[in-house]
Amino acid sequence: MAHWLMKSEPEVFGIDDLAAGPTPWDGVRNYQARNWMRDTMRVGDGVFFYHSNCEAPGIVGLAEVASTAYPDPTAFDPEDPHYDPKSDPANPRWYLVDLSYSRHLRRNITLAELRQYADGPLEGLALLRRGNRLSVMPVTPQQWQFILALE
DNA sequence: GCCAACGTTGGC
DNA sequence: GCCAACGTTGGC
Repeated sequence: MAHWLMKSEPEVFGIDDLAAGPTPWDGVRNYQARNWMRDTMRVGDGVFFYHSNCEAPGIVGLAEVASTAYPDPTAFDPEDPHYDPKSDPANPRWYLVDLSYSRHLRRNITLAELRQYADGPLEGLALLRRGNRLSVMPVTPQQWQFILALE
């Protein structure tokens, strides 16, 4: 079972929105993020749900991968802000998985706090790399356990 | 709101 | 295939 961290802007789609029901994680337009969703994610994988671009960025909840990958329908919809005319339904460029809510963390484990361990237990965590912009990234089992224990 | 870092695009 | 220009991300 693999583990992941996925970012979302709380003003667009936050943990409370996720709690309302399983959600197609559409709109990802980054190849590396896509590859992980399409090629590596499996149903039941654990996900840290991270709030970005907000007052206190950090991990606020847990989610689960709820489907294998399938083509992102928003790429085919000219009315959608994530429309990509280069994604051909016969050969889709963008994929997504469904995410389901597991629970809120009892507190926000902030980016600032995680950074304290950047040279220790969380060394190599993509989130902590300078200039990181990935919205979907892997978390090792050791990192997963360590972060959960901070709660 | 600022701006550094990054990925993508497109001219050549 | 290079690389400058551009748009986006996301912390602060």
